[in-house]
Amino acid sequence: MKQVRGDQPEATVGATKHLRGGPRTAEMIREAAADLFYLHGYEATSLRQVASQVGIQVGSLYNHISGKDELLSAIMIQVMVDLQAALEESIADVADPVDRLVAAVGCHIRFHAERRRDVFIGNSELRSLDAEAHKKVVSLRKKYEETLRELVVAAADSAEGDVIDVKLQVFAIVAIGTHVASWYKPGRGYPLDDIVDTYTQIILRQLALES
Amino acid sequence: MKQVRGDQPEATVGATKHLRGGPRTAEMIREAAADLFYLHGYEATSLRQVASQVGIQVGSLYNHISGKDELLSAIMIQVMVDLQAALEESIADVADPVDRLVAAVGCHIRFHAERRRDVFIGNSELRSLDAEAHKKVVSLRKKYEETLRELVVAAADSAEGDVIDVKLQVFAIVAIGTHVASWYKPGRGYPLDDIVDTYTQIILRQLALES
Amino acid sequence: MKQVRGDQPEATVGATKHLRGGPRTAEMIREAAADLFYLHGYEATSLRQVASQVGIQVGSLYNHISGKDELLSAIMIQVMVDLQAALEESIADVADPVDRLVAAVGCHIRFHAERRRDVFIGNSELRSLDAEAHKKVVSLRKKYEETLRELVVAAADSAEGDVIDVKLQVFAIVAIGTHVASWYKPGRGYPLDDIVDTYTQIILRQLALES
Amino acid sequence: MKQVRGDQPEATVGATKHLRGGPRTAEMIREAAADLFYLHGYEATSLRQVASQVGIQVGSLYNHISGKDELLSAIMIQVMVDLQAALEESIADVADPVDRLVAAVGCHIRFHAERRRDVFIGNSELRSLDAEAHKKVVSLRKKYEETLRELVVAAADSAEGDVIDVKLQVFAIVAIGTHVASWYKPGRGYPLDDIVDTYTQIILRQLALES
DNA sequence: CATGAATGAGGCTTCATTCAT
DNA sequence: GATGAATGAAGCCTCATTCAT
Repeated sequence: MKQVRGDQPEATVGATKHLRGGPRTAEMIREAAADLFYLHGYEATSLRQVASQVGIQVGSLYNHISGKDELLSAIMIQVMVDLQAALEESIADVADPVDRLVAAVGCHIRFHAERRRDVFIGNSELRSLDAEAHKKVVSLRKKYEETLRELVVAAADSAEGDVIDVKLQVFAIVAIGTHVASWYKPGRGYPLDDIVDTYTQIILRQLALES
Repeated sequence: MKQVRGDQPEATVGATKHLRGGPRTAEMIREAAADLFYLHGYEATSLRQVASQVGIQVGSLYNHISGKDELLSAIMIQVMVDLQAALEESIADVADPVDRLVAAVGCHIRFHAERRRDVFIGNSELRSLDAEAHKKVVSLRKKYEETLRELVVAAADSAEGDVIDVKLQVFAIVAIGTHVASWYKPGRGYPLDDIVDTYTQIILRQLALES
Repeated sequence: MKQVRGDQPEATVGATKHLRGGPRTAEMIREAAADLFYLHGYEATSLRQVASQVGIQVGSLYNHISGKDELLSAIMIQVMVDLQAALEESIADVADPVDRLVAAVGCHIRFHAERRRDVFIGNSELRSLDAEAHKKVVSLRKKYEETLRELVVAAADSAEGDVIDVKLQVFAIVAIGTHVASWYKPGRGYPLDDIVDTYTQIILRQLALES
Repeated sequence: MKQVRGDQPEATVGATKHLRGGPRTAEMIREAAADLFYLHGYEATSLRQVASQVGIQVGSLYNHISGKDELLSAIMIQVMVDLQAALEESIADVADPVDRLVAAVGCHIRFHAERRRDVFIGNSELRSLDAEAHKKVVSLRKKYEETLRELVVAAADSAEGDVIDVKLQVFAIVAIGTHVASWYKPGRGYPLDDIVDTYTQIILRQLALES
């Protein structure tokens, strides 16, 4: 099983020296914002905190971003785009429907564990999005669920599984991902591979697909 | 299966005339706060909004509450106390371990659907709690999960089920409840009984307990 | 030398049981207010604190007083009236001009020590008085200083003392009283009689009246 | 006798146009605050008043100060530091013990007259200080009194004066300064030099040091 | 690009006071 | 007389945002 992407360092907060950030300042701002949104929530995070984390003054932020809400929508859209891409990549070279589902579930769990910061923000801050970004994110989530639905149906069809209710069962998969994102800490508790294995097995059982 | 409790009306916001509130004002405040926390989040909700919903002035709130945080912790502690009580009541008169699990899961899903507002707040606003309430809520959640763990193990033991990993499987049950609370709307989509039935079946399958 | 008046208990704050205060409630309120004004100042004292000290609710205060400012002006006027009365009584039966001054100074110091709470309020809160009470208090203070001036002049005249400047020398006497009120604590440090003796001697020296 | 420092203009209140405050805004805020604390007291002064006096919005204050209490403690600590420095400078080049005391008393009175605003605040608002600043100010006052004590004792020793009680006599000197600060108005009543001369003479008499 | 300062809106909370019960 | 609840003004402070330098 391959890595979804290099694991994120845990969000750590503390002022940072600013050394002529150059063109990477925008990226640093986005990272700092994500760390803080993860720790305290969007509403409870002030741009002062973001700026201080990056090592610049509040006013300077506006040389790189258009406003606080842009920071949030960028994070939330990006994580959904990445999630969809990871899902598609994970099944790209797999032919057997059950194997495709297994690959997809593995990717799903793994992504939620490794990108827990962004995924957590994505699941917590929908309310804080402006109308346009909200629409975009909701449509990306629908698309993701639709992809999962197709994989579930195909796997069940091909291997005499039994789908009780596709939508609710896909919801269960989604829910498990979200939940993992809320408690997984690398290096503490279960190794990620074990989590993936266990949940894959459980999800197959939900579809009566395991021996 | 009996009702967990009378279903909540959907949160609706709009000013209300206040006529000699009498001793029920405190309750109205708590309800208004819960509605608003549910809709916009704790941090994004102002006491102005709460007061206006109740039909009083902001300052008057302080005749009934000690501060904004008290509103949140009251809701979050109460919902966990109620959830634990509902769980225990649901299994009180059931003897067979599998039946007990079925009863518990039914109660779990039903509670999360019917009390979705408070449950949703309880799952979203942990970060906003003051230290003391945070500790209390976390301990109540641990206790709830522990109860579920015992039910899962007992059911599997008694009926030749197969527990892959208790903790992760209880997490899956918890996750499903949380997720239901985030999308269920009474009268729209699935009837609650169907949701309960489907998820009960799925959860039994996770334990290899269904034929 | 006789006592100016029974010594006040130190201001102590802490809720008190309210037992049908009867007609003495008004007095309790005034005492509580004086204690609190002394400890925290007029502006920093809330009527809630006063009420709680008395053991009643804020609203109930208004059955006994007309408002917060009345509490202050009552204290400030009363203390000046009492001070003037004490001064006059102290010299009533004394004939020799120097003895009269000695009696007056003794009374002055003693009063400022024993009534330090009210005297301190009187010296700190002039600014907080409403116009009418302010005028009244200022006129009482002028009268008191005028009385002292007469005593000083008479003493110096009768005993070949030397007044450098009546007004400034009376100011010095007043200043010493005020200062004593700010630090004297009964039972700690100097016995009051010693303080009185020392300052009497000093004040006589200021007038070149001591051998 | 040299001037302690250029005399302060009387506190005058009235809105001022604010044009590109530049780096002097912080200083203007401190001045405005001192003027208002002097006139109405710390508790009775609102930051609205301070801001309006400076000609900026309330929120803008926080670009220059950390909070209301900082304004007070800055004033109160500064005045004690300046007072101690003035005292030490006044005696730096004087050898004879009696001359040293005369210089010190002159400086003491003069400082209290010229810096009456800050000195008055320093004597009225001890209660309003936060714990840390309170400790600092109290220790500075102790040090000042200790310096005076040494000067008094040395003068009496060197010239056959008679100290009745050092502590109480130093208190009398302090009290006179405080009192002067409460009534002196430049240009009205006594010229400052006369006040200084009279009180110097009086204080020497207290120590039996004058012919 | 970064900065420091200004803004104006809004946040939570406390207060003195009123008044029906 | 006492009470509890309501009021409206005001308090301190924080925030996102703007903009001249």
